[in-house]
Amino acid sequence: MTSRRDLAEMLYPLLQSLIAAEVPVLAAHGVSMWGYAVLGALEDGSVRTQAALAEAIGADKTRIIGTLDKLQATGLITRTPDPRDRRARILTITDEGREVRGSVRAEIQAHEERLLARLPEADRDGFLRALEALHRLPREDITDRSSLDRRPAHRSNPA
Amino acid sequence: MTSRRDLAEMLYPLLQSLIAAEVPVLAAHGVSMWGYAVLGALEDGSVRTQAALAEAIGADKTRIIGTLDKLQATGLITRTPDPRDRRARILTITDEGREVRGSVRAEIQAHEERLLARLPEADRDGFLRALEALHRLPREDITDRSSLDRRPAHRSNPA
DNA sequence: CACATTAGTAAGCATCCGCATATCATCTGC
DNA sequence: GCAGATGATATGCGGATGCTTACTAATGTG
Repeated sequence: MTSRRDLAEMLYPLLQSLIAAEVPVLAAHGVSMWGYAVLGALEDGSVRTQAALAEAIGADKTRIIGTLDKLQATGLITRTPDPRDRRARILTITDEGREVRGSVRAEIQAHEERLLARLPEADRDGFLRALEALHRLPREDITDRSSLDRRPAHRSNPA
Repeated sequence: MTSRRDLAEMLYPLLQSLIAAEVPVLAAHGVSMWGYAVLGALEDGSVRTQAALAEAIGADKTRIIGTLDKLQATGLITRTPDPRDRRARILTITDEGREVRGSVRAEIQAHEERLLARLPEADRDGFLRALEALHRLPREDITDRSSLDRRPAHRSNPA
């Protein structure tokens, strides 16, 4: 058994192709890939500071500054000093930012839906559920070779 | 509907984590990521020349040369001029190459199995089937926005 | 035989990435 | 109030990537 291909071997070209499809959409709306990721992280409000943002989107905190500068200059986000800790900058997505994010997202997901429509429904549903479950896993759970903990990736049992 | 995340948003960190898990294994066996991909492409014998190889693994043909040099120097592949077209080099994986490829692959897939074991079986099966189907699609089918053709990704109906 | 084409190779360039370092302002603990 | 830690920022290094150009050897075409 296990005569299948490695996951990365299949995921890599898939991701490449998806990104290639996204790039023109992003360019048409004047945002970069990182910019789009930033808007996404800010949209749900779970991220406030830049350090938290970098952590959330898996980017280097020194590398997102230019992205934030541009987003701010375009009026898609605001960066205001935290009155409680004036070292930190509170990041907020503006209405225009939400609008851009929504437009890009709609186009990207419409494209993805057309792609997913080519899969059998059962596989498609399983694919999305599995992907979401894997996405929720902390990075170390995937990276570490000592997967001694066999907690299911779905329905995590807290505590 | 479609309140889900973008595919790339979920695939990107997943791939990053998988690669991070693979790197130590590859290093332990003295092959690079591209080297491993080359061995994989050569293993099934569908690729003979360097140009075909570059095409197969989605790499630049000028960039794989160093990889091939190293694989050849390590004795994992052979590069012999094609007697019928002495411009071309016939690539062959050696027994030792097969062995290294097999070892690395076993380790990587064992790790992947442990990861996939955390998913519900139905989702896992659908995930793998969908991934394989998407992997079989030609790149343009994913990239192009004009997905006028709605052929299912599974059971392709040839002509 | 002259010409265009192709496979492999080498080299250069612009970009991006992760990582490390340094600076400055600010906060926190003692 | 001072020392140490922290957030944001700027900068530079090394590595990898995609893209382009150029050169060679060999093939094929007229």
